[in-house]
Amino acid sequence: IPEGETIIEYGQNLRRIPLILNGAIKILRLDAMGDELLIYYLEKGETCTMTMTCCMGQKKSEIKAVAETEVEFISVPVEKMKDWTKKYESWMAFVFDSYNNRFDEMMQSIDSLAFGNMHDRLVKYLKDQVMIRKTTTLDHSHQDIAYDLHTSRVVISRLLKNLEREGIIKLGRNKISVLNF
Amino acid sequence: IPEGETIIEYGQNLRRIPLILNGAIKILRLDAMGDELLIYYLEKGETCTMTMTCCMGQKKSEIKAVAETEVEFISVPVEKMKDWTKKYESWMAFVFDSYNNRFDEMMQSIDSLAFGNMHDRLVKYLKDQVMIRKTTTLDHSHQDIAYDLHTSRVVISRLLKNLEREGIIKLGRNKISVLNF
DNA sequence: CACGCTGTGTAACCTAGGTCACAATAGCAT
DNA sequence: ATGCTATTGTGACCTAGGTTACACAGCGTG
Repeated sequence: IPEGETIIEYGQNLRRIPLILNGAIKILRLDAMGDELLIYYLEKGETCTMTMTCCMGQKKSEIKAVAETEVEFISVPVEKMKDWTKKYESWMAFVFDSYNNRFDEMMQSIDSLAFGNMHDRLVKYLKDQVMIRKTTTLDHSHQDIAYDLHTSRVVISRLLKNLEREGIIKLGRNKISVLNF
Repeated sequence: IPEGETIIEYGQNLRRIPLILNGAIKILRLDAMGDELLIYYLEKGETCTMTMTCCMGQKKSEIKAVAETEVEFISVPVEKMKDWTKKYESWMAFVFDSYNNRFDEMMQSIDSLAFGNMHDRLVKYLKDQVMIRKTTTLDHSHQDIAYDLHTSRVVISRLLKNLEREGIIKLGRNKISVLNF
């Protein structure tokens, strides 16, 4: 799947679980007033527990999944998954481990929302991006970032400018070079 | 377990999963600076997926569990749980369903933190308390609430006063009567 | 009753972050 | 080069919520 493509839409019926081989997927959530919030990223070796949860519960998707980079994955039918859980202890361990990781990520989201300020969230966001894209030169506009962090462009511009003054990043048009953390 | 007693401490090793028969348990999370945040409540018929996750992953507890009301539960050894997951499809469904509910709760936490203001969070908190305690007369001090919502007493007093002026609640010393929502 | 403790009400103030407005700039297409 | 559009920088301003400080009201206890 090429970068930017939507993999799962809100309300979609799901019968298959994705296993990511490489690249990254971004998981978004819609709120009551139609705004989106970035929940977490999925990377190589990971699976989407939200999707498992939906499949097992026969519910429609409450999340949207978008290819953050070009991404390759295999998708396992939910019946197979149930089957494997019964048969293979190693698969069961993998499933619970995935839930483990997802809970951790969500805890971190809650942490940063409850305790963190925008500055810290922005720094974490940049770190995550560098990790996922494996490059220190990001091609995001300020508006893109504002959208992901659910704030306004002006605020991001302000904070990015501060980071530049501190010598942590270098700004360009549609370009942010991360110098050192 | 009587009201107010701590059931699980941070860092504790867990080998048993609780199944709540009646009452309610409150699940808290510690952040980097030692502040606590209320994550969700567990009620009758529910189980703590955080504990499952810890057990399966052989990790120490990252949460604290406190009896919000007097609570009765049975605790299942983790080996039994693995066993049942393999043997009984209905148990596996219950486990996944629990994860389902927990994810929903956490999503709601994230929602209210990301999008909600303090006023809405307070109203939700009062609603939850009325539901869990099955009474419309709550015996919380403002400080108690401030602690749970991770804000200051002054802010809670301010907002409660507003709610009283709107005729939604009636305030007394160590007492909040919920009139109508 | 006087004392002290715990809650509560409120005023005054501060800061982060959201909003509006507008200028400046860069890159693209003609 | 001449526009046209998307992006960025900044000043001015507003609001929610956090902080400090202090008065005062219940209520239990010696």
